[in-house]
Amino acid sequence: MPPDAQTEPKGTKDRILDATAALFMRYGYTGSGLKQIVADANAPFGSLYHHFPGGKQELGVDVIHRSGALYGELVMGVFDAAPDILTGVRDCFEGAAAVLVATDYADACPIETVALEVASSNETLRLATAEVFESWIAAATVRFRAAGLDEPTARTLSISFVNLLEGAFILCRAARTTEALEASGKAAATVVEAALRNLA
Amino acid sequence: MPPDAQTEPKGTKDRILDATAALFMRYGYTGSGLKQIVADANAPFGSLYHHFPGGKQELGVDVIHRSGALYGELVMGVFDAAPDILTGVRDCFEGAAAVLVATDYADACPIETVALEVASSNETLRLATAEVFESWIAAATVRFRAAGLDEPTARTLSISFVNLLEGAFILCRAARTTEALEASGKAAATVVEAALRNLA
DNA sequence: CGGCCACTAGATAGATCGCTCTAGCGGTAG
DNA sequence: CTACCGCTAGAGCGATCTATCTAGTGGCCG
Repeated sequence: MPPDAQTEPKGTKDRILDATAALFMRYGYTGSGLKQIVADANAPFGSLYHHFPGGKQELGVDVIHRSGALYGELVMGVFDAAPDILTGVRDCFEGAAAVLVATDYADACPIETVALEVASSNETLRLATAEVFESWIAAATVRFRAAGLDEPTARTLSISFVNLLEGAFILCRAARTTEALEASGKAAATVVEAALRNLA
Repeated sequence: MPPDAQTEPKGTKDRILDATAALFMRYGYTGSGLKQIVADANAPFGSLYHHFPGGKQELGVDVIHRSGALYGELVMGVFDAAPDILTGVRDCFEGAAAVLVATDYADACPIETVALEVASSNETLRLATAEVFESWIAAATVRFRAAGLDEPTARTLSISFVNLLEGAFILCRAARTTEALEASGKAAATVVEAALRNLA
């Protein structure tokens, strides 16, 4: 594909994926109707089942993987741009808070609402969300290992990082405040500092 | 009503509230149909709109407040039963993990799925969830203050505690593992220890 | 007893759900 | 040209959603 591919008009399939991702973030899986998806995507209904013969579930799996990978890269990009790992952690929470405010508390984690909805009702989608979370944990673990921490510590730290982010999103969106993200940011910094101090 | 009312067979309204709470936990707000609620509650459909004239939304508000208060008391009960606050924090995460395993990863937080679903779609329900979270934070803040911490530190710690719990629930239910709750428990213990150390 | 009220009971309306179906368009190959 | 195929286009199906409506029941009070 050419390097300026993103300036060309997007195909129907991509528009459907984008629209679904946006709706999932705000209204979840059950709350997003196929009719509204194709309307938002400016796509005919028939195209949906042409590109996703498996219906809503197949579309859901694709969106979970796509949005999950994208969001993971976004967060890890912030991580890697920082001069040190502690600053990187702090920047992630600050950046998340900024996005939340800018989008009127709509754009948080692209898959957390869906993950909770399907955890006890749809095994296929549950697995997809589990894979995404695991990929994020793995990506973060690599960073913490690079900072000199051993594998189990790095993994535990990575999981706590994700937990603090996801949990804060819930409280922030409910209260329409960034207070929870700020608290999580401080907590994350504290646990990372403690782990680094144990190195010395 | 007699003092032993809770041993008598529950009324229709209570059965509806209980059934709805159970369904909300597993399938969320949108995923729980009124037909299934009355079926699970062994209640006639007409009774639902007699006891909750405001329909699904009024039922939702009541369930959020009721389940929220109940769960807050449950967690704070674990907190208070511990010899010290650090043990109390650890016990909460261990207890949550035990419940999760015992219920096949279904019973986590009674309102988190609903909170995410309604955050951008139903202002009335969003406010109800925000009130519940705030009541939990306030209850935890009282405990941390009692341990000698100042108000802002106690509040930040309380929010982080809730964040770590809620975030871990997402990952645990997605992965069907208690690993995330264990990581959150360690992180919570670390931040509480750090705060207490700053006292001395 | 008759009248009232809280509650039970469920049929049904009207909208929306996910999904299937057929028809048609536009570019390419033979 | 015709034949084909990927894709667009949307009508319409049965099921299910929330909500309303009427009717019936049982206990309490005058």
